[in-house]
Amino acid sequence: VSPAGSAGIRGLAGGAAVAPGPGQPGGHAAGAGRGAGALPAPSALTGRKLSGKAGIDEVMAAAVLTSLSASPLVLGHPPATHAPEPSSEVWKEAPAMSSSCSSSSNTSGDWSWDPSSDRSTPSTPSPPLSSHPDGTHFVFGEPTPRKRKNSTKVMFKCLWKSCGKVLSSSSGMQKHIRTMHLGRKADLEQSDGEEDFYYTELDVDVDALTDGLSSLTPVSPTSSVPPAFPGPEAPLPPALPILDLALASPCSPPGPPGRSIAVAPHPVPSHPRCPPGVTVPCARRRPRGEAKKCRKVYGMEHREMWCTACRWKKACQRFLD
DNA sequence: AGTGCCGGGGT
DNA sequence: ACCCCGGCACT
Repeated sequence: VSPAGSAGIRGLAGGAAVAPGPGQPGGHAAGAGRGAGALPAPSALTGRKLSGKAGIDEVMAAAVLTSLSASPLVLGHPPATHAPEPSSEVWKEAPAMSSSCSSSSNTSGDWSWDPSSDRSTPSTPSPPLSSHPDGTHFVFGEPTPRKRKNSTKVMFKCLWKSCGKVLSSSSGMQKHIRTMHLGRKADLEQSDGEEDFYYTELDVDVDALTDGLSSLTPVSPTSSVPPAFPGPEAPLPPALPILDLALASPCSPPGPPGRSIAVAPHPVPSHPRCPPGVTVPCARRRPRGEAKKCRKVYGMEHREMWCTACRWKKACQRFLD
């Protein structure tokens, strides 16, 4: 859009491209994967520096990206610039931690930059929610298509276990969650966005208010595949629950998990291959995820960098899908 | 053809 | 348990 924006993007791309020494013995096959995928130690500095200095750049890039198009691939960029390099440590250190978190934590690291970019889509009349024009769930990369029939109204439903309160404004919902469930002061106006995880946005068909739950899918039907959102070992759900909450299920919400383990109401490991309603396990094998696995990321050489599972030709446990 | 990984083997 | 690999499903 704007020259500044493209500059921001270029900056990011450059940052990613610099580190992997091309063909150097120690250089690792970073070229194979997403650019920064295999950045080893040296790039850690680069990444840090980048995210530090480029607070603005990143925001700009984010702004441009969001306004250009909100494809998941694009949204995946920011994490790719600095998230991957801890791979060698983080992956190893936290194999047991609910595994689904490991990849989504990439994105979680970036939630911080979001609130500041509230003017990312200038054309959108800013909704009550000040943090993000798209409401809650942009995080996982689905653009939440806003276009609907004229007779729909956006409501906000509390996803807290056995609450289900529905409010008409996101700010009200945030306040509700803050006070009711998070035990915070209502007047404390600082919202770290944590509340976002506990409510979802629904388009309520005004004409058919009676069918209640049936209209609870706030996102397009195509968005049922959250990119890189691994369900750990979750067996296929016999059928998809009503709520499409795969996007709203934070494996572990950022912030104090101390009080009340804020479990997502329904961790829905939606399966790409299984159409909703199929009760029979549709495939013997687990469908191939779109995540790049060790082999692809690190290449056949540098096999020693693969996770053990990959080395043993088992299901990759580093890049879960 | 390349990739992911199940199943089955060896140590 | 750890490690390897044939072979197949999938892209």
